[in-house]
Amino acid sequence: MKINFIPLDYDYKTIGNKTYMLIYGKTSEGKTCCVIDKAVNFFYILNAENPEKMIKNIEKISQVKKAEITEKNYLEKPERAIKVFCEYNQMQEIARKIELLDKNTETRERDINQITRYILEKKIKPLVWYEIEGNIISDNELNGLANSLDVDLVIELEKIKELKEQIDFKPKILAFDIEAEEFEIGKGEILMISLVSDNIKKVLTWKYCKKAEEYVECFKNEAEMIEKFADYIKKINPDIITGYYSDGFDLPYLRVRAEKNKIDLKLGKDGSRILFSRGNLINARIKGLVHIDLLKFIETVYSQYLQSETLSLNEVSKELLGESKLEIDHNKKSGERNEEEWKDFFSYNLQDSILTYKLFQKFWPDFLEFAHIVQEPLFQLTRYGMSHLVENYIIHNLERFNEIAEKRPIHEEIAERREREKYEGAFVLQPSPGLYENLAVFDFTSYWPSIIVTYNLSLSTFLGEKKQLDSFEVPVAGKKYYFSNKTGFFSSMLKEIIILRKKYKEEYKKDEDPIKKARSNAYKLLANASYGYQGFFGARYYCPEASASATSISRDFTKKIIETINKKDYEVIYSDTDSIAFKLNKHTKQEALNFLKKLNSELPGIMELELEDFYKRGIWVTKRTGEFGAKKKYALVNFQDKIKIRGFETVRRDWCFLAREVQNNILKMILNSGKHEKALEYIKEIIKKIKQREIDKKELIIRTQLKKPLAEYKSISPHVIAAQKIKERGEPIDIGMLISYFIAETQEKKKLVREKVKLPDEKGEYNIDYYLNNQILPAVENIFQVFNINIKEIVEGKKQKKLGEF
DNA sequence: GGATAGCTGTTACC
DNA sequence: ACCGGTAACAGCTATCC
Repeated sequence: MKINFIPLDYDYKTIGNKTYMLIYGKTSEGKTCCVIDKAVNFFYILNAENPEKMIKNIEKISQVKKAEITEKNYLEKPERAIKVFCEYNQMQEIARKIELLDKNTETRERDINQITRYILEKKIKPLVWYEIEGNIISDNELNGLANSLDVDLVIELEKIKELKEQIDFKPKILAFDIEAEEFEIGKGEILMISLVSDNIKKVLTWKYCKKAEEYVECFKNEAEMIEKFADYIKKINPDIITGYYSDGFDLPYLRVRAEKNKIDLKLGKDGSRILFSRGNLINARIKGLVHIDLLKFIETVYSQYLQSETLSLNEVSKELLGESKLEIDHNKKSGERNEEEWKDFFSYNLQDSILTYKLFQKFWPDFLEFAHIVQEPLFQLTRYGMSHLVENYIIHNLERFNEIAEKRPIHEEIAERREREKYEGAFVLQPSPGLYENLAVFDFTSYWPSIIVTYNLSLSTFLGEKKQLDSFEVPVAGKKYYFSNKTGFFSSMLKEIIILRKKYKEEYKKDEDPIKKARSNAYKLLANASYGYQGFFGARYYCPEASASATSISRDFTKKIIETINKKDYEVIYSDTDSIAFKLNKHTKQEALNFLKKLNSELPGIMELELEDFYKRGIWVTKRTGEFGAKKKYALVNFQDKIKIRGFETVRRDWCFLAREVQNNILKMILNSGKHEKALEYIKEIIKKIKQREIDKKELIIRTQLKKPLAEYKSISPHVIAAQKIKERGEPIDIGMLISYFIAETQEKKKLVREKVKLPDEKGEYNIDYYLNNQILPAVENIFQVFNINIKEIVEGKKQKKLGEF
């Protein structure tokens, strides 16, 4: 039979002694389908002294299916490699035996997992439509496999062809969220579970059942509720199940409670349980049903574009959907809630799933495009960090270069790499503090990728520290690194990525299709991460020499451009890595643009400078100590009156809201008018209010993230004390939490700030001295210093003046 | 016991 | 541990006299 099929999830099983792939997906008629195919697996042997002879010995090893010589490249060099075919589960043992045959040989690609290998070889890529021909598998074939799978159709693959006309695919989504009595995994009962899918909104519960809303379904106990939850999943039969931090909370919690209630929670389409990975970062996999935890993907791919100060469901929803979580009192135990409060609790629980569902829809184009570009299945893809995304992109594109993949570093290598000294990074120009008018900012487009491409910087093109034929040198830290003139695959791929990014960005400009935006964005992220990837200890294509060369070249370029700009009677004020801010002086904007063109005509390769914007005004301040200008701190206003603030306390979440707000207002006043008088009146007013205790405590809460376990802190800072206090109350403390506190007045004179820490709901008055001298004044004094105004003297100084008068 | 250099820790910029 | 280095800054800690 012939069907149109789109793969969603990949699995493999050993039946008899053969490995079979199980590709779960959908047909164009909306049926769930599992395509069965024999798996492919092999690895390579390099450096064999006599490959022909060695093949004979390899073929004697039991379980080796076939060994052949292939002409491949390994790190650009031609190799006569031996390709050894075997079952995936035999591979490590066979590879070890082969290594014993000849100690000079090395194995490669035995660290490519079965799913990736299959996608590479059979080209059945995730989320791409195929026309598939094959036979329906009968119940008595393959150990009754077909019978054990909970899908509409099980087909053994015979022929496959990518559909020329791809069909729009909208997966069926089920979002869910649980509420439990206790925060600690499995400690308390699960009180309710909400589910949201197309036309379905449900809250399942058992603890409180009086007069609930229509969407609430009540059961006699926790066990029945959990069972019904599993039933609903089966009945709704979604393609994807999604939650927010469901890897780390909802599913682990469900597992423990199911075990406690002696329920076998078999949600996998092959009848398997939820599979939890071991290790630090737990993930929860359900075979045949793609589980996506939105939080993980947002962290790696989206957080850099978000303004939100935390990645909580509430803040992310507010920013991306314009909707919030509902509010309830989390401190109450079940028994303490009245009817109204239970109702609120149910709608709170439902709202979480609604938000998760909507966020999923928002991110769907990104999932889809990353899957197409990186060619890895959704489950894996959504959990990858940036390095994995880059690396998998590379692996799935090596074939065009006939390259054998480099191996993943082993434990010792990683340890060694992590100990390497840092290489010198980018150049940052120390600004002269001041208020400047009429500025322009130029920056290099995709600076790191364009340097890597233009100068061919990568592991396979790195030739060492000695001059060689057809090479060029890069000076790094008193040494010279040589790279090949012949373009390597890393640079080639990166160049393609940059070109594709440009293409889809322009297409998106013409037609604002979210898919095009997602595609352009995926390429952009891959390009930007490729520089960091080469310096990352876990990378297959780790090459700190390439990274160090890239930064060395970057410093040269930036400094040279600065020099050229200054020579033309412009005046460079500031520069950080790839951007240069300068005064136009007597030049017009058009002249600056012409100048930009000229600069570009002299740049090599794909390197390019562009106008970031023209600015009406900009302010740079001194460092807190010393009279030098502070780097990475400035504020600009463009000719559309849009303000851009970088580095100032305004944008730092570990300062109290008042300090941030006041500084923000002052920067705005100064940038908009070019004068300080209004700002000075304003700050005097604020200071007066603080002294008269007219400030709401809410404005004075300081929030700092807890980045490691409490016990590991060598230095006990205020937020550690605050966290201890929370712990003493019996409330949960978790790494990554934002700890809120304020600094209070104390009875006795206490020296350390931490001795004055109080939690937001603790009784106590705010410490006037602290908020004045450690929050508000530090946030504004450097700004006034630009106008030669010493704000501290003005605040305290009136007394001094009076003293002086006598 | 106070001053302070240096360290730890967080958060930003690019 | 899960892409890199540069930088500002607070507040603690060790060390000095």
